[in-house]
Amino acid sequence: MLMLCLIKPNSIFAPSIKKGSATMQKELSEQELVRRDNLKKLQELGIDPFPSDTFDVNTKAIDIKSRYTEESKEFESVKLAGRLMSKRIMGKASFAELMDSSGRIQIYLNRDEICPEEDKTMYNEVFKKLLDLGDFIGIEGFAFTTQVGEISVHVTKFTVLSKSLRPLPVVKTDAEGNVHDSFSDPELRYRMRYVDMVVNPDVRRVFEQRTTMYNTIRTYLNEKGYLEVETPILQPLYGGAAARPFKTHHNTLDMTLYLRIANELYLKRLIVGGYDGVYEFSKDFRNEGMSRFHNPEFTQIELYVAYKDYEWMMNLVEEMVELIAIALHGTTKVQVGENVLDFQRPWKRYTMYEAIKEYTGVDISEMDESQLREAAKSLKVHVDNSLGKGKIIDEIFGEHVEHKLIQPTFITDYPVEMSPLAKKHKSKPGLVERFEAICNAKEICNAFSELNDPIDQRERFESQLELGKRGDDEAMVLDEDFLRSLEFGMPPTAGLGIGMDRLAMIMTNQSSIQDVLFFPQMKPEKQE
RNA sequence: GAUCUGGUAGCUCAGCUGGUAGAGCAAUACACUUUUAAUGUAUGGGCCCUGGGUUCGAAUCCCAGCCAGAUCACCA
Repeated sequence: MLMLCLIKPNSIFAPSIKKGSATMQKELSEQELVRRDNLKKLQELGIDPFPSDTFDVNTKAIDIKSRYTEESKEFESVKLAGRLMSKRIMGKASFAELMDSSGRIQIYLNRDEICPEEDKTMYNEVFKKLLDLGDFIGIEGFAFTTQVGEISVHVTKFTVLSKSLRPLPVVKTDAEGNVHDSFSDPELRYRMRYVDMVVNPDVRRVFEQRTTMYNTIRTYLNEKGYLEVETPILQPLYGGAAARPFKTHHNTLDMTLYLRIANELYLKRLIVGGYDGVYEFSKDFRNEGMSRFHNPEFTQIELYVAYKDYEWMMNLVEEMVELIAIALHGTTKVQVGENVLDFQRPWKRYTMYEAIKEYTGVDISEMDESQLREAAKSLKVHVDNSLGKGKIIDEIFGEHVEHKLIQPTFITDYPVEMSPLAKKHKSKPGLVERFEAICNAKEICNAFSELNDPIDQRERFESQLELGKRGDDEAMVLDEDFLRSLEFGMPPTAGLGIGMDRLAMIMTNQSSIQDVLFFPQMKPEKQE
C-alpha cells in the first residue's frame, strides 16, 4: 500500500530504534501507520497536531443536550472541546460525535461553511481524511436540532487540539440502547484503564461516585469537628490488624520497614495526645491472596473518637452510610446485584450469639470449648483441633450466618480471642465491645470500644506473641511505644474502620474490587 | 495455592471429527449537503499467547509454560 512506503525507517514517524533496544516498539499496525501519516500531512499543511494554546470552552455537551430549545438564545455561540468519536461523511456535509468530559454530542459540518473561500482543504482534507477517531478537536458554532430531532452543534470552525496515534475500540450504541462491540476484555480494560474510561463512560461514573463517597464522609466528620490526619505508611513495626505485611528496607538507616497493614495504633497515639476525634483515609497494604474482593493495596477510613463507646459508634456508622447512599442515589435504597439494600436507619442489630441462634437454631452462649466443638460438628462446620473457642465461633458464624446477611446488619459482642485491641465487654465475660456491619454478605466495617488499659493490652499482645510462636504468621507483634503511650493514659475511645473499596463496590453496584480501583494490581505485561 | 474456562485482525467474536485464516465494526479508495450502529461499491490488514510433541500436514490433538476471568481456600 502506498501509505506504507511513505514511512521510511529513518523517518521520525517510524516505529523507532533498532532491534534489541530497550525502547524497541512493536511493529506498528496498519492503522497506526495511517495515523502517523495523517499527523505528518497535518504538519505539512502547517497545522500543529499538538498545539500548546489554551482553548477556552464555554459549554459542555451535557449543557446543550439538557437545556437547548429552539427558542433559547443560550447556545447561539458555543465553544466545546473533546475527542472525535465518530464520523458520518456524506459528501459536502458531515455529522460526527464529539465527546467531552460530560458526554457525547453530535456535531454537523458543512463544507462551504467551514471553508467559505476557494480553498476547501480544511473540510476535504483535514476533516474528512486527516482527523481520526480519538483525536481532540475544538469546535465553535451554534446549537440546533436536526430534522430527525437530535440536538446538535452546527460547526462553523474547528481546531485540531491533539492527535491520537492509536485506534480506540469503537463502541456503538444503537437506537434501542444496545451496545455493540463493547470493549469488554477485563485484562485489557484494567491494563489500559485510560482506554476503558474513554470508551466505557460508566466507568468514569463509578469513580466519580467513589469520590462523592469520600467527600460525603469528609464533610460529615469535619462538621463534627474531627481532624483529618496523616500517619506513617512506612512503619518499623506493623500493627493494628491481623495480616501479613509487605517488607522493605531503608538504606540510610539500614533497617527493615513495613508498609502499613492498618493505622490504628498511630491514630490512638493521637487520641492520647489530646485530640477528640481523628480520622484518616488510609492506603493499607497486605501481602495476601488476590481475588475480586482483595487487592494488595486497599483503602480504609479509620476514625477514633474520645469519650465514646461502640454503641455510639454504631449510630454514627448508620447515619454516615445512610448519608452516602442518599448522596449517591437520592434514596436510602441501593441496587446491588439482584438485591435492593436499604440503608435507612436503624439497621438490624444482633449479638453474635443471637445471630448464630437465629440462623442455626443453636444457642452457643453458655457453651465451653468442647461443647462448641460438638456444636460445630453437628452444624457441619469443619474445625481442627488448633482452633480456640473464639475461632470456632467465628467459623460457625462465617459458615452459617454471614452469607445470609444481605440487608445492613450489625453484629456485636465478639469473642475476646479474636479482638486483641478491643475492650472487654462491660457485662459479658469472654466478649469484647465490638461490632461489624455486614451488608450484601460482606463485612464493610469493624469497630470497637478501644482497649485503653495498658496492662490488659500488654497481656493481649503477649498472647498474640504466643500465637506467632505457634506459627500464626498473621499474629500481631508487640508495640512497646504504643503501650508506652497507653501508659500515659488514653481516654475511653470508640474506633472504627470502614473498607472503602468494599463500600464503594456496594454503593456503585460493582461485583469486583478491580472495578472500583483505577489501577488494580496486575502481573506485568509480557515483553514484546 | 486448587479447580474450571478462555487467549485468532485495532475492538467484539466465528472457525466442526486435523487439509489454503473468517465475519461485523474500525482502516484505505471512490460516491453522497440533515445522518445517527449512516449508506453503497471496491481494497488492504494475522508470530491464530509462547515453547515442545504427534502427524505427510496443527489455530484445531497432546504436554509444559505465560496471562486473564470465574469458583473455592486465607485475608478487608
